[in-house]
Amino acid sequence: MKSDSEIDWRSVCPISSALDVLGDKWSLLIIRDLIVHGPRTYSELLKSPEHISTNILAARLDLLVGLKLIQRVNPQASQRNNAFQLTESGTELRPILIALGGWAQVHLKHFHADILGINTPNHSKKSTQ
Amino acid sequence: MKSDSEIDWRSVCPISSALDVLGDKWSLLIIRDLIVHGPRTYSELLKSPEHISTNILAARLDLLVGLKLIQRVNPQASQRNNAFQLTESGTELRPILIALGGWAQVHLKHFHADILGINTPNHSKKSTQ
DNA sequence: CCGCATCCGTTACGATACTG
DNA sequence: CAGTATCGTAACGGATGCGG
Repeated sequence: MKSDSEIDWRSVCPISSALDVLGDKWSLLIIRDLIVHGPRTYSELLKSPEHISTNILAARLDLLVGLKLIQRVNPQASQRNNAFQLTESGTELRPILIALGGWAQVHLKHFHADILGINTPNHSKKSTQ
Repeated sequence: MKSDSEIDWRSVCPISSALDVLGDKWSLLIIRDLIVHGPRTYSELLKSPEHISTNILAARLDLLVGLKLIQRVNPQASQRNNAFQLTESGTELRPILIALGGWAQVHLKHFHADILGINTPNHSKKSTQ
């Protein structure tokens, strides 16, 4: 019932507009999962260590689909086991997320001792999300 | 009374950690203003076209100061007319914000017709925030 | 005036239970 | 498995007040 992509754009500034879409606690994390793992189902996304709740995940997926940052792997098929993947728009956020992660490793480690460091091993598998 | 930088880190992932700090509607917008204009006072920040409210601005400034992304220009002086500026940590978000703006210009223009385009003039002054 | 703090209504989020 | 319904909590947003 909520397949609307109604965003209220706060201004014409591109940075502000990007944040109107992505400036919340979850959207970029979903995109991160799709960047790291490739296509992922609803239940796989739920298993990420940050523990998004089911209603929020469903709402964000709707929004990101509406904005064409992600899409179903098989648009015609049933929703069951039908993973989500990045569109080209979504994929192009990859360098930005990488940069954001690099920034955090350098500038947040003093406030978050356990943050994964630059040379922490196993950086692209399940245990290091 | 709220000078606490208590963040609850959702995971050890650097990207997630960056979003624990910056993943809200306002923090990166404040940082954008300081990148674009240089040092800015509380009331100048209030005048940005996205219209943050006073209590939210005060809370976010506290948080960003606590995380050392911004600081007062003159730490000893009174708060009156004492602008905020970026620290080095904050300044290093600049390329990320630029990239985010570039991404938005390309990938959101279909959803937000009025978004400032790449060759929109007057891109660094007051009227184009 | 400027830099907030407080109050309070509204909206977003979050956990859990439940349904097709 | 992929969500929706419900309901409590936290964040936001506007108005206003108050000290310096």
